[in-house]
Amino acid sequence: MQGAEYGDADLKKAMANELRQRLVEAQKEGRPLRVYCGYDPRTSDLHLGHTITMRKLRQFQDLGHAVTFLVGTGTSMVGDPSDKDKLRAVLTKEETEHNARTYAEQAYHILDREKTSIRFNHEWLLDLKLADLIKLASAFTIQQFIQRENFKLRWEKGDPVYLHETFYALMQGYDAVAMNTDVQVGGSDQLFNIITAGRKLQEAYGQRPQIGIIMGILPGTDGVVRMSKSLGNHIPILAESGDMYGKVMSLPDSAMPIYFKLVTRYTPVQVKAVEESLAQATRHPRDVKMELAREIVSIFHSEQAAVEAEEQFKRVFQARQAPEDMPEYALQSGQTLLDVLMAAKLIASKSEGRRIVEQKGVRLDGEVLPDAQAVFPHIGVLQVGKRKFVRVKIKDEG
RNA sequence: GGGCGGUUACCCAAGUGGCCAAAGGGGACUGACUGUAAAUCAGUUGGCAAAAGCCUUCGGAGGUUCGAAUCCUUCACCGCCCA
Repeated sequence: MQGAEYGDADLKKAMANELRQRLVEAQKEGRPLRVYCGYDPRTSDLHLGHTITMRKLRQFQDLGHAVTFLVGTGTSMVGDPSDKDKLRAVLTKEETEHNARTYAEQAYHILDREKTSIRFNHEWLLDLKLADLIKLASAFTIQQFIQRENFKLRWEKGDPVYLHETFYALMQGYDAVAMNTDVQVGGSDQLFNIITAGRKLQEAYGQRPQIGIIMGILPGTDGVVRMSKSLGNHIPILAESGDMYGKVMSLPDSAMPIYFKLVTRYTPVQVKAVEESLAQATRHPRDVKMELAREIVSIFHSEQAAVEAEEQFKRVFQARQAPEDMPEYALQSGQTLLDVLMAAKLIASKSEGRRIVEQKGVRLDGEVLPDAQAVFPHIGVLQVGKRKFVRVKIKDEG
């Protein structure tokens, strides 16, 4: 179970045992295991952090089990109230279904399209009656919830803990009941929802409790805090190849091992080899990171795209040359440098433009341009900072 | 229902009449350096302006004052505690 992370050796052992047993049973019954993982449809795009559980699902698929990609259309109504600045996005059915399709498309970079069934948990959650809810709730004590670390911390800090946040676990637990699942995969933040809520409710409904497979959490591009779109440290699955490559390269060295472990297709043996080469400094960390970036781009784009992204990266950041493709801007006569920067959308305001020019951040064909106010000198490649390039041309040309 | 507190720039957060376009941190941006868009170091971080300066911003509206993020009135939203 590469990448599994229970934070508790006993639990890990228990889960491994149960999984083994369940596999034997299922084989006797001649059925595949029912495996699922849920995804919140409120954010529009998935990122590398989501792919960890998908990769695990994929392994089950490859072994012939029945995998469900569950879209949390019902649970998303509760959501995580820690995003207070966001409006309660009440998504229409059309919007959620649209998101779900987009999701699935993104997920198929990892999952096998033919073998994945997509379900929406509003199908069963929104039909629950009050009496059902009471039954669900009666399987738990307030104490169990107060014990949870994230509630506990907030409680102690005097921060609010909303009643409906407790529903989230119940709803997620009921998913397992509704689908009568054998295995649920999730991140370690889902430990309670999977192990406590899911298993308890299944027992309450006379089902065999599911086995939880708890995966490690991927840190974001800062290398420390978990990857999340709202923290802005994410690498979207849909990022274009050059951007994806660059984002991986911007990871701190310390994050490389966990990325190899959780995101790549490498086997445990290969991961170990990489870790050792880093620990013993037998390979240059930059080369290792480039290998990582290449692998990740290959997963979501292609080998070809990865090679191209790497060439581009070398060219722009190592050799400090202009990229081959860049946007173009048609120069109009009499425009100052500031006008051009503004019109080509390289800066957000003129003040910002002045500042950057003062800081020697603007170059034309490699020469620093010192005066924001001067008339634009000649056509060529205009560069702002290290990453922004525009080819400035005469108006009618091309 | 009662008591108390809060709403400040991209985010967190200080500021309780003038020295406030507003401390500090994070993030972001620029430069130097290099192994890279990492790390480190330096700088920048509301808008307009060449500049002096002007304008907009401290939840909304109104008021007091020569002068308000700071005081008053009112509205909205949020939170904690007690019941």
